[in-house]
Amino acid sequence: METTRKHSFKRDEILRVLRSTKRHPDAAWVYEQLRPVIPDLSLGTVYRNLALFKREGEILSVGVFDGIEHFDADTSPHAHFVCRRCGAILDLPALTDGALDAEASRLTGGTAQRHEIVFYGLCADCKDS
Amino acid sequence: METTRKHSFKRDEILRVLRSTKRHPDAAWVYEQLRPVIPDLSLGTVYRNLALFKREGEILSVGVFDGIEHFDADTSPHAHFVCRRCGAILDLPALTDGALDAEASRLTGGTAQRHEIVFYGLCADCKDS
DNA sequence: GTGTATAATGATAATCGTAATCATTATTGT
DNA sequence: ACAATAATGATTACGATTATCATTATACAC
Repeated sequence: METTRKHSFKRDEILRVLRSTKRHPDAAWVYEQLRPVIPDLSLGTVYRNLALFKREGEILSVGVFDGIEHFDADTSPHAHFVCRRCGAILDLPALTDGALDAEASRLTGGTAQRHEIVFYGLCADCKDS
Repeated sequence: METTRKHSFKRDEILRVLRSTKRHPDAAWVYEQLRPVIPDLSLGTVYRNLALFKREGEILSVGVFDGIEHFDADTSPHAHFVCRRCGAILDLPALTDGALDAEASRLTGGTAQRHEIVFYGLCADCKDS
């Protein structure tokens, strides 16, 4: 039996922080943002709610870079660019048509629910240094 | 000063195993494959050489799924499909034209060196069960 | 072949992001 | 208020990966 979700102010705040940034936060960053405002926040709660949001589709995982998972509250279709030098994660437009998941489903015989496109390289700031 | 690489039979074997499979191995799998043949192989050596191959571009990282990094010795452009249920990683054709990195470079002002496209869903075996 | 320099390895311990545990607190509905 | 239980804080546990270091293997000069 699935459990009923109760309201939680801390959870609301975590989601609000996730939605308030153009960055692609990890657990520690979310925690640092909220600690001044919510002194009795636990890092475990951040991890718990990130896992919940991800499971429920309220946020997406961009991927694990250098051992750290990064999230994105913008679930609309778009691609990402990861700088190998400074680690910045930038947004890109979708770049591909919406039929790509259907194409992948047809090719594999399975069901593709979504896809993630990640470019690796040097960002504008890092490419000449 | 960059160091000169010396020949190593164990390194050769690790690369041979990586190239011999259609799977997308992680460190533990490579280790298990070679242990019967090379009893005195260390898991640390596998990790060391995977990192070396990746750094030198001889293999690619497909990504970290469920906390485990998976590699691919096939460096030609193609996409991947990851089954959420059984964890299988399947190959797909390129699906996009080769101009995508140039496009990402132009949009960001940086230099995109490569990209990775990963579909998430249920594979043919898992989708009805 | 012997010797020297040093890259590569095995064994082990350390790291560190994340998940599990459990007693306590907060929320919901009566 | 009260009972039921979801959510949290504090802490510990976990597990993949990386670092350490003494030992071994490779390359190369002589």
